[in-house]
Amino acid sequence: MEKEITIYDIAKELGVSPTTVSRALNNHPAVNEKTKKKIFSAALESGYQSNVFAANLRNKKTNNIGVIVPRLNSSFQSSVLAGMEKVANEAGYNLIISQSLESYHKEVANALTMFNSRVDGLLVSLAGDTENIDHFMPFLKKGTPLMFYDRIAEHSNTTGITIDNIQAAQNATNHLIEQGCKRIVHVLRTTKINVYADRLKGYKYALLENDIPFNPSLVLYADLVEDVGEEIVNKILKMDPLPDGLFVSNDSCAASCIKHLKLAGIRIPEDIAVVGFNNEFISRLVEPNITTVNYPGYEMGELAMKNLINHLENPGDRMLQNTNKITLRSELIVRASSKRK
Amino acid sequence: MEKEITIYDIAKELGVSPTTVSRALNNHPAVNEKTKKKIFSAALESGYQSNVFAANLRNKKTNNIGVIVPRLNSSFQSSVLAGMEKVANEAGYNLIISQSLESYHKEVANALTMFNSRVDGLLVSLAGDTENIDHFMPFLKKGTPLMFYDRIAEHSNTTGITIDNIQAAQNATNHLIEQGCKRIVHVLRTTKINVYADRLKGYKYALLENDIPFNPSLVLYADLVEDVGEEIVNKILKMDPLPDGLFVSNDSCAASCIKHLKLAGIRIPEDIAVVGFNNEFISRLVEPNITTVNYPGYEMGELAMKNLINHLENPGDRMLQNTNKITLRSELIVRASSKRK
DNA sequence: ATTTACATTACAACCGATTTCATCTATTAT
DNA sequence: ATAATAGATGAAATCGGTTGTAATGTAAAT
Repeated sequence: MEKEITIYDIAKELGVSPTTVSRALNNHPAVNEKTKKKIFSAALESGYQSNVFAANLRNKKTNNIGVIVPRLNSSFQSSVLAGMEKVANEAGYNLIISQSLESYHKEVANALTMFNSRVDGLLVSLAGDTENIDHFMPFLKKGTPLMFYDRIAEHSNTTGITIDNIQAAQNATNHLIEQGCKRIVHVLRTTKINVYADRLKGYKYALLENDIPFNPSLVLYADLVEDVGEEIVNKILKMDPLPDGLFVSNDSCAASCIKHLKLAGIRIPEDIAVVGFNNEFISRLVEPNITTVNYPGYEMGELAMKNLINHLENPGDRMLQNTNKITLRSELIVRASSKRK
Repeated sequence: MEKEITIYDIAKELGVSPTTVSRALNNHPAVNEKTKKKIFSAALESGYQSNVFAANLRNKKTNNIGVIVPRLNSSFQSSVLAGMEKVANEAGYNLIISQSLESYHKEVANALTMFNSRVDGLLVSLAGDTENIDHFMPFLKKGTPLMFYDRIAEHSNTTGITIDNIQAAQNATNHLIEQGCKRIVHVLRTTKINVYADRLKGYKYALLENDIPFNPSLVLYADLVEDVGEEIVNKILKMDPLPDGLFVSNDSCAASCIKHLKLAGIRIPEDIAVVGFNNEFISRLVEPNITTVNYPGYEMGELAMKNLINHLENPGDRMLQNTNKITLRSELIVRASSKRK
């Protein structure tokens, strides 16, 4: 390829020093306006492109922000990412994204890669089987801003951003109870993840409030992948008596359950009333439309990124250090799958 | 923060030269095995972290691969990204992702950012209103591998990877005709994008094959966003006579159409048989299940990334230069939404 | 005319890894 | 014994911006 143009070339061409060129291009106040103009137009004309490597080497920052997600191809996660990308892009940061595929080991590897790539900040939604967050310690030790979202590390005095999953689940369950449900099945992934653990709590609180005894056999654990409905419905059909309510921690999965319940001749919501979670697009398409908890993923992404960048650019304020948890509002959206009138 | 450890520190500690440390850490054959061992353990012990900036500056590469997608939060695109991430990660590359939000201007800005970030390679799926690809010229001029996927730039002698959209649409349309459809509506986004232009062609070819005259008023243009079904169905309901087939370029949108058609009392597939596109998860959840074209997004992502990386690591072979188009297999999946027995 | 103040600009030392070329030692061939 | 070769290591230049400090120039003040 052709040789690249450097500030030295421009300096030589104009008979000034590289220092002045560098300062001019960075809009340093100590450079005469006329000189700046001259330098800018020379740079433009020559097709000069700043060498980020050299700048990074001096400045010790990359303008890259890392994100580790459980999976890229998830309705919720991709909304979050979209929100993050928008904010980062507007602020002049690049997004480096990697996925843990719900595996602790991959997450550890990803964290290491991110660390070695020297991202300026890191946003993480934890993998399904992550039990400790030691692999993020290097970031904390080094002072790199680190923030968790959705699936956060509790009891770790790191900053996390979530919705109030307990309250949301409690509302959802209460709603089912109001509709006359007495035997409510709750489907979740694993209590290892705060998100699900909290929802289970909320479910229990609602039962308690309504003097319904908690029955552990009504709590089902399943990978909330899209096709898991059949397996769940099979378990439900074996219950005697049949439950009359179903609260699934994810709309896609709820949709899949509804499909298989209907195949089994069960009427929704008359026989079993169903509530999902996330307010995914799918909740408005299947029949009946699914009652769900609106989880503002896009907004969460925006907010998380705004906070991180704010922290990067105002290292003075100890916001991130002092804030332990940011909670977003969420609300129950009642639709046909649970409304018994 | 504490001072970082450099190869100079290690060199001093062990009484060797930085040269040897650098070579050892890079597993250079000219370094004695014993020396290597010594250096490796000293590096490990001291918590040495290679400074990528310095290495990048010398090597003139970042190990970052850029991806520009129309939207992150799309079922298809996030699958593609998942495939790309997996391959890139395994090969030791990072993914820098940005979204054009279907806007030509944002795409231009993103391309510039990617260029300035000096990504080693770039993968692009074009925005909806992109009409030329001049903004990618700097990459070509510089010799940075560039590859389009799904929404490719035709007639541009750049490399692109797609499915055979013409054939797929032709098969889909033929299938509807076989089911007895005579008045088939086709819904697409815009013929500016190769993907949709090709599908329209395939639709026309199938009609031609079956001696059905092409009726332009049966072609509907719409943003294929998720909630657009109502608008489309309203147009369909105004047609007289009513169409008996519907071929939508996207499952989410097809699902939304089915919902509103059913609300209008139209039976699927008896009154109108429906075919979608992409084989999204949703196609298996709504009722009736949607006949669709299986578009292997994940595999496309894998393949695109494999090709790009292969090119990066074997600059010798002129594969990318010489290959103009890679075509993936896709097939029609017949389900209840179109099967009339 | 001389001093003081301020605005511009330049020098040179970084940042940390890589690599060319030279050097030195130990081994093998003549 | 001497030359030739291979093996291992090091000195120093390089990649291209950035920045503390010194130097220069100019205008205002005395």
